[in-house]
Amino acid sequence: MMTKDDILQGLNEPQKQAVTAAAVPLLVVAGPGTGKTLTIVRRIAWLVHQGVNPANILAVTFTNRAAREMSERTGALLGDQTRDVFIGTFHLLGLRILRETLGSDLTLLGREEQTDLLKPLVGDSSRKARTAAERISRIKNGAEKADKETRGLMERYQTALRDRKAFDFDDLILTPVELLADPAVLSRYRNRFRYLIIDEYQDINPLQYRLIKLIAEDGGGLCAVGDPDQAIYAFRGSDLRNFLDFEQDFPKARRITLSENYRSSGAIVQASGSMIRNNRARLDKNVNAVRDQGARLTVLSLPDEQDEAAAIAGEIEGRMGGTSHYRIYTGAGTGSQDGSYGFSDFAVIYRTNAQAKVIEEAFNAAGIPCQVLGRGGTRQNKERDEMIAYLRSVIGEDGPGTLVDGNADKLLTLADQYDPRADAVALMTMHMAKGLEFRVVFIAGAEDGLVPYTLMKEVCDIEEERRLFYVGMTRAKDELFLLHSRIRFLYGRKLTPEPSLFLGEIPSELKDNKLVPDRKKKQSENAQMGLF
DNA sequence: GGTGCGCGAGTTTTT
DNA sequence: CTCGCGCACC
Repeated sequence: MMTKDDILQGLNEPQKQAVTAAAVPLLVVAGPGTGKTLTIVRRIAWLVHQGVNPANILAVTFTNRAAREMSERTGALLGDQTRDVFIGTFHLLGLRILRETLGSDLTLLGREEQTDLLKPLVGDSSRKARTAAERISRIKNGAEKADKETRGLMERYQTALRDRKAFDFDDLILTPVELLADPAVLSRYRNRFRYLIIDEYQDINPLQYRLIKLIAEDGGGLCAVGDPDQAIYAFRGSDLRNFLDFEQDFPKARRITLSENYRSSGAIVQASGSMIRNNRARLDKNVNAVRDQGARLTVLSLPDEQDEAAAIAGEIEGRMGGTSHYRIYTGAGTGSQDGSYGFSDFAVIYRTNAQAKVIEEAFNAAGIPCQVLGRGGTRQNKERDEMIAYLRSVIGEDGPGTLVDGNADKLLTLADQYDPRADAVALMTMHMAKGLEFRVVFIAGAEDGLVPYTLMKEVCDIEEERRLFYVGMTRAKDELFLLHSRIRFLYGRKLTPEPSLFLGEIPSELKDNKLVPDRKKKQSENAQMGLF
C-alpha cells in the first residue's frame, strides 16, 4: 500500500505544503515548470490516503488533454481507486450533472449543428449564424451582455434546442448552474464533491466561476491552481480577477506559491521573469531556476519574413547536422539530454496562424519535417468528434438515449493535434503552445503589431499580450530565439514593424542581439546565413 | 444543383 | 494576399 512517504517523495517544500494542506480555501500559484500537475496528482493521492472517499474528490481541467494526463498519472498512484475520483473537464462535469438530474436522453450539439440550427433564424446566412453562435456563446459564458435583438434571437434558439432535447457546449455548464438553484440538487452535489481541485483557475470564465462557487460554497474544500501570469484567454471570457481576488473572495484562504522551475535554463527563467514583471495585474511571485544558467537568449533581426524562416531552418539544420542517420536507429529523441537532437526538440511559435505558411515552406525547402498545429480540415467537426470520443470513452456508449445526434464516423483523427512522438518540428501559435515544452524554441514575429497584436484592432490589452509572450518564452528548456523582421508582408500589406517592446524588457546581459543586414545582392544571402 | 465571379474581412480558441 | 460566402447564372 502507498505510504505517506511515497506520496511526498521527491517534492520540494512548497509542493509538500500544497499536497498536504488542510481543507481551507487553497490557492496554489504554480509558475511555469514548477510541477503543477505533479502537485495536483499527489494531493489527490494524499486526500485518499487521509481517508477521504475518492468519490468526494473533483478535479476539473479545461482540456481533455489535461484531464487525460491527470487521470493517467493519478491512476499510476492510486490504481483502482482512481475510478471513483471525478477527473475531467468542466463540460464533462456539466454533462454528468445534466444526466443525473434530467435523465440521459439528451443530444449534444457541436458548433456546426449549432450554426445549422441558427441559420434559419438569422436569414439563412451561415456567416451570420456563425457570428451569432459565437456571440451567444460569449453571452452564456458571462463574457458579454445580450442586447435586445440578441435576446430575442436567443429565445428562439433556446426553443429550437428544447424541441430537440438538445444542448450546446455552453449549456453543459449553464444548465447545471440553473439546476443547482434547486436546493435539493445543490445539496446533493455539495455533499458529493467535498474536495474540489480546479486547474488553470486563472482562465475560468464567469459561468464556470458560478458553477464552482455553487458547489464549493465557502470554499472550504476548494483548491484553485494556476498561474495568473499565464492567463491568455480573456478574449473568450476568461477572467483573471477570479484568481487575483481569490483571497478576498474566500477570506480564510491560504496561498502557496510553487517557485522552483525545473524546466528551463536560468537565463530563460530570468529573462521571462524580468519581462512579465512589467505587468501590474499580477501576484508578486518569483520563479527560481533549478537548472544552470545556460546560454543567453538570441534576439535576431532579419530583413523580412522569408529570411526569418530561413534563419530558423538554418539553426535547426545546424543542430541536427549529420546526426540524422544515427537518430533513425535510436528512435525519437524528445527530451534527450545527451546533446543529440530530434526534430521534435524544436518548436516555432508565433502570434497568428498566418505566419505559419512561410515557415512551413522554408522547412519543406530545407527538408525539415514539421507539423503545423491548429490547422484542421473542418475544425468544427474535429472539435465535436474529439469531444464525443472523449465523452464516449468516459461515459461509455450504453445507457438510454443518444449522447449525440448524427453518426459517429472514428474519422476521429487527431491528425492535427500535437503528436509528441512525431519526429517533426512543431509550428503553432502562442496560445496552442501553453502547457508544452521544447528544448529549443523560436518565437517568430516578435514585432510591434504582432505581439502586442494591434494590426486589425486598435484596442489591445498589453498585459494580456505580455502574458502571451511569457507563455511563449517559458516553453523553452535550453535555448530561446526571438526573431523579428524589419519588413513583413501580411494580408497583402507591406509592414515595416519595430521590434516588439517586450524584447526591450529582457535585460541585455541575458540576450545576444544579432542582425542580418539587408541583402544588396541575392547571392550574398547564403554567406550571411552562414554566420548562424 | 453545380460552377464561377466579386466582394469583404482577416488575432488568439477549448469544449 | 487568400479564403469563403453569397449571389448569379447555367
